[in-house]
Amino acid sequence: MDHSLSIAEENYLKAIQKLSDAQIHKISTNDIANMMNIAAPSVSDMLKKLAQKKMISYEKYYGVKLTKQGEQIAFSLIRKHRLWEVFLTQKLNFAWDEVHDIAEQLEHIKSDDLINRLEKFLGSPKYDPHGDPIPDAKGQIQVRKQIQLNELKKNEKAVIVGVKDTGAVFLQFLDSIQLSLGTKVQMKNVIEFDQSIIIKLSDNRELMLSHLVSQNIFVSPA
Amino acid sequence: MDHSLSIAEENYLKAIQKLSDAQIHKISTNDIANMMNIAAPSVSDMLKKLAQKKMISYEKYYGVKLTKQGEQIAFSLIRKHRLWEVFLTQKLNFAWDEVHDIAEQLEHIKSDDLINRLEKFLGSPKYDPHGDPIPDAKGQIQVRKQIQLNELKKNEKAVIVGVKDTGAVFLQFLDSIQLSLGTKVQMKNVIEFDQSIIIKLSDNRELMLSHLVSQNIFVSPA
DNA sequence: ATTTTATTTTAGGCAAAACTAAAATAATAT
DNA sequence: ATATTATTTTAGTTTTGCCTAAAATAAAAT
Repeated sequence: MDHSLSIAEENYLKAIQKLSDAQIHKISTNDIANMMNIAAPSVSDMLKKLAQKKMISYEKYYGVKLTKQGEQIAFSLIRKHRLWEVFLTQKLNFAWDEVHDIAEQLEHIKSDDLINRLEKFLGSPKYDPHGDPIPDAKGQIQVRKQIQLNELKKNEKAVIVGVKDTGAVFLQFLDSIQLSLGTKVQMKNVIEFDQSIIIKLSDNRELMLSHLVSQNIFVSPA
Repeated sequence: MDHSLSIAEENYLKAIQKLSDAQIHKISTNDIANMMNIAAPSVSDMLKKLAQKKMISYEKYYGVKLTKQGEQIAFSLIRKHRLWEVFLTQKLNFAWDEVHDIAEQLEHIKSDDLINRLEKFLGSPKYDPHGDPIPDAKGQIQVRKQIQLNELKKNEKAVIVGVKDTGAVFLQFLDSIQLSLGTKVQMKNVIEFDQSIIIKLSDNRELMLSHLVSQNIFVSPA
């Protein structure tokens, strides 16, 4: 009964999980095809297979949802991905914008023993280099109270704890303006015209950020 | 010109390399099929493909040999495999009989940057947990003067530096009689009847080993 | 309520990497 | 020198995971 999945199958589960996070409703074939950059018929094929393996519940034409089992596997992939990202940054000194592709490969290495030892070796970190929470061995995720930077009230202070967009372009932009996880910020102003914001940093520097940028930064009350 | 090979192709190159190490002559289709536990026609197919990619020189019916390029890739795979084995034992506390299968997966992760950083992180080790030498970034292998344990002359002293058979069964057997890399031994006697040997350890313990066992242990003069 | 548009599925193909059975070639033995 | 045996290759299938084109279904627009 060892439902060992192929790398392709695993990637579908991860994509469906990611979409479930962002949407309340069932996930459509096209959603998955767009996310994975493949053609819709390929997705239809795979959904049939994953339904047979009880990884998803699938009503033809009406979208899919992960089963308990499918969710379990998706979380274990996310766990592996994020732990490897911590390894790459903490131990091998990779920058936070360089780790995604390598972790994408490493997450498919099959060995529970390996990943549990890796976790211990890393000191059981709770968050990855982008501030995303790391599920524990049972798939449980620690949730943290966090809001988007643009949601701060005037003069409210907070700490940057995560980013929504984890693409290299956005991360390198944050590097260039010296914002990183742990940076303390204070909301100074929301520009009425286009919702740009002005924040103040601990070195008294003031910074103007577009609405889009501010939406992609997560903060926790300081 | 990025000749990125599939995992299957990489495994063929590794198998051919391993066979080249053990044989002087060209490698036959059957040799490869036996080593990889697959049918001969599958090998024939793949050899055609690898020849097209200039990874091997291949004369139909007369066996194969790695090209410079193919050898380069084979060595880089061996380098990755052995560095990951060091990581697993040194950092994650795996035993030397537990690392092979996981390293077999890790060796196919594609990133030169990753493996070079890993090497640095591990302190540029020269040997893996079984005493096999680790090729450097250019594919150069450090050769060490070593002989089989059974070749020691009477009363000669030496240190165990490697094993030929790296299977879990043999390694666990060595564990059970408390022989490991670094153990100092002295040859006491070669039994005429069946070439069994008697060695003396630093704690004065005397141990009798079969010819086959002694052939699978590499030593260097102390 | 029916037509138009968009989405999803089915049908049919392709490439990779394995397989078995049969044919071709080489090696060996008479 | 020819026949037998062993090895290797070719031919034809299978499975996985993708594709395009066409058909089926659902959603929307009139």
